[in-house]
Amino acid sequence: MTARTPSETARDIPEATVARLPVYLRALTSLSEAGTSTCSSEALAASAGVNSAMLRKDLSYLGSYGTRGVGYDVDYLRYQIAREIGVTQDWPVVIVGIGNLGHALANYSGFRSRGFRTVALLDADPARTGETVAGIDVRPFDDLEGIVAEHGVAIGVIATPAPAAQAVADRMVAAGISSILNFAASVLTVPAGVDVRKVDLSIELQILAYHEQRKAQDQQQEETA
Amino acid sequence: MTARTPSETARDIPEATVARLPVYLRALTSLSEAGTSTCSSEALAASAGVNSAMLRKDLSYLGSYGTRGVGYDVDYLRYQIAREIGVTQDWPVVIVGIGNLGHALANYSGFRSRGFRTVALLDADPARTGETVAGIDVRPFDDLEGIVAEHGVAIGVIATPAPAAQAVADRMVAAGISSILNFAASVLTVPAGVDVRKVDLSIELQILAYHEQRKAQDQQQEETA
DNA sequence: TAGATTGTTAATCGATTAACAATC
DNA sequence: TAGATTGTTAATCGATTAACAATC
Repeated sequence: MTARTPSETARDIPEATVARLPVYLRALTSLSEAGTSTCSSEALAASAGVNSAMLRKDLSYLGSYGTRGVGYDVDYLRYQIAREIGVTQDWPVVIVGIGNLGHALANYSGFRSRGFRTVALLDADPARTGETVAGIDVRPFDDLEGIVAEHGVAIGVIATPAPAAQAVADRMVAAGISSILNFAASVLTVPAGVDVRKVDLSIELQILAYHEQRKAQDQQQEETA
Repeated sequence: MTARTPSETARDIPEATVARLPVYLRALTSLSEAGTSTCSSEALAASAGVNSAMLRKDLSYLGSYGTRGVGYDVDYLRYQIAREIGVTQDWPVVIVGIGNLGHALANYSGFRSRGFRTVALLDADPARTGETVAGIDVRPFDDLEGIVAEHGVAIGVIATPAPAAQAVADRMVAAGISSILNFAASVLTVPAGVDVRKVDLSIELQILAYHEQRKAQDQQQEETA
């Protein structure tokens, strides 16, 4: 909650837009790999799964990177978005909790190719430390502070069981981590200035179940009507 | 886009509220397991990580399940929310793509305990079929239609590499699945009436990276100021 | 009755969309 | 110049929040 100078405010991008920038980035990468050098907002929006007015509005927060009558230069726009997100260089990341999900995350190639480098895998269970996953040694959770300091880690991933997650988050924050991606099924409490994002698989399924149930109800109504 | 009768409209719940109901459900389950029989909107909101005005507004869409001056009966409210979401009985689910992530999903105990039952694991790679994961045999992808018909599967999970995802979604939809949880890094095109939710690990990290970069910039500004 | 807490209203805030002037 | 497409404005829509009357 620091006061911002006008020049800072100018760079403020709405949260909903921030969440879509990575989607545009991915769409531009596909277009670039397919050999497309220029695209319209209409084409890019289609490939990102949004409407073109929203895409143009979103891009307008970054600056004016298109050419009227022509469209956008794919590689140029791609670079501008990557720069805005901050993934033109790699972010070191630690993953804590190397169970089934931690294994999958460690092996996930999408991190590496999209601006993230897993510098350590940590687990509190001595039975797991010493194991090698995706070419990285699993180390004791107590190594956290040393690793964060050594690599300047700002982002941590929690893939532990729910009961352990808050304690892990507390240690992460104390060690200097200020962004956490939480896969554990628990609500984390963190100090102001620390960002937490939560990915919850069963919540996603429950949202689908709600809509699925509604569809079934609507169908029944139609039949009775 | 079916026209709705007034009685249907009355049951319409805003999308943002739907997304929070599973969070309340989980908080209520914790409270119940901890032996709490009654709680205020203030206490429940704290445990779900939202503000209490929003919680009460959300619950008001379901009905009037609290008692003024007293609060909510934990188990009663828990049941009402579960019923509204549609997880008072189990939903059969198929998972397609049994790589690292598919393994983790198959082993994820949170599905089972929260209203979902994995009835089949499918993979197109013959080298993987025959394997047993979490006590379930991995079967050929071509068994999809038979399994969907046999178990009345409405919800499918895609954990394949990105290039395969659209084809898998098409087959799922043709087989009768109308809700898809997509872990693949690609935008799916589906007919109206089919719901897709997307979980994208690297997008979540990129959103954190953006805010992390902003924090660093703000700090620099402070130092120069 | 006094204190507590819900359910709802109204105000505010933020996000989406359509439309179009600017301009290549 | 004519056609295409951006960047921006203004209108609409939906979500959040504060405040409080209703009521246990």
